[in-house]
Amino acid sequence: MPDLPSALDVTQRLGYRLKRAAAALRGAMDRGLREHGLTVPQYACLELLDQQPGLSNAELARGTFVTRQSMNVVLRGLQDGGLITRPATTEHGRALPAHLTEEGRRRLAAARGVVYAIDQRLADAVPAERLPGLLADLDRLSAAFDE
Amino acid sequence: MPDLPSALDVTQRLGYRLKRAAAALRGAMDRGLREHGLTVPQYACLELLDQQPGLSNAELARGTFVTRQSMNVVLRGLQDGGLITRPATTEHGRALPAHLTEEGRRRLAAARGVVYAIDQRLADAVPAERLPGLLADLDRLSAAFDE
DNA sequence: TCCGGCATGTCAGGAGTTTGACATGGCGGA
DNA sequence: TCCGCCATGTCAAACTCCTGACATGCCGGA
Repeated sequence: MPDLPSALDVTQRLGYRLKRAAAALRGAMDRGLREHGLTVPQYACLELLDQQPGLSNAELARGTFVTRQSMNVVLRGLQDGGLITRPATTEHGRALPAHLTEEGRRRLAAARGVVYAIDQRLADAVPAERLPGLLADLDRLSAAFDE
Repeated sequence: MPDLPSALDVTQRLGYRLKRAAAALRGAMDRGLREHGLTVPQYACLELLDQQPGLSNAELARGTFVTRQSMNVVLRGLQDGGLITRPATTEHGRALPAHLTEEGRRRLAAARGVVYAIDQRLADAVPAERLPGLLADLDRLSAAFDE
């Protein structure tokens, strides 16, 4: 594919660069987690539940940037696999708090290695002194569409 | 969802920030392009073909970060919609060069407005003097997994 | 010359995700 | 109190995308 050094080149736009970086990350995550029998949303779900036990389906969905419906499927899969538990009913409200099982904690611990390595590889790719600024800029991009 | 100011907080990791920013962008693109009856891959495909007419299926797939198979579906849709043309056969090799039709150029021109606005909104979200550095850092992240 | 490797386009199957819709359960103002 | 509003969990259907696989067509070294 020939280079096209135009001022209007799509590849010069911020959105394109962001998408490309995210695609690279997603690919690395998919490959790394497959060895542990987990998908990216499943891992994200486990990680969130480890840090904040008792999160509901909707809260997990927001935390992993998918819809409630998608997270529902993910939770069902994790539940069938015995990685999490969720009460069938609740006394107050409708939100069902999810918790990791012992097996869930084990699987999460096993998968963390590859994910941490990927994150470290990302961090190592940018000059150390630029990292805090990069994190702040990414936050600004995330908030750009919050109204 | 309560805050958790831990050093190991998932939300502090580079990968999480990147994913969140990309999710925000993807959502804005989806919403904006839906008004024009286009999906994100479809738009990306049209934009690439406008700048580099004659790209093949595989080249377009690499340029938009999807598989050849997915791009094949996208191209078929665009072809059925009369936005692009592709020869049924070729004299040399197997790659089939795709080109925009007049209608394709019109639809692309119409959709560009919202996409450019989104990109501008992104660019406006970061301090102007930081933008070049941010673009460079995103490139470094993309290249982090190229080996 | 020939053959192995490589890239391309395509088909089939399945997994994941989304949109749309509905019923249930708090919450707060009228 | 009551009723509208919002959030939640869930179902159904459609769509998108991926993995796996196969056949075709160049290109290189043996």
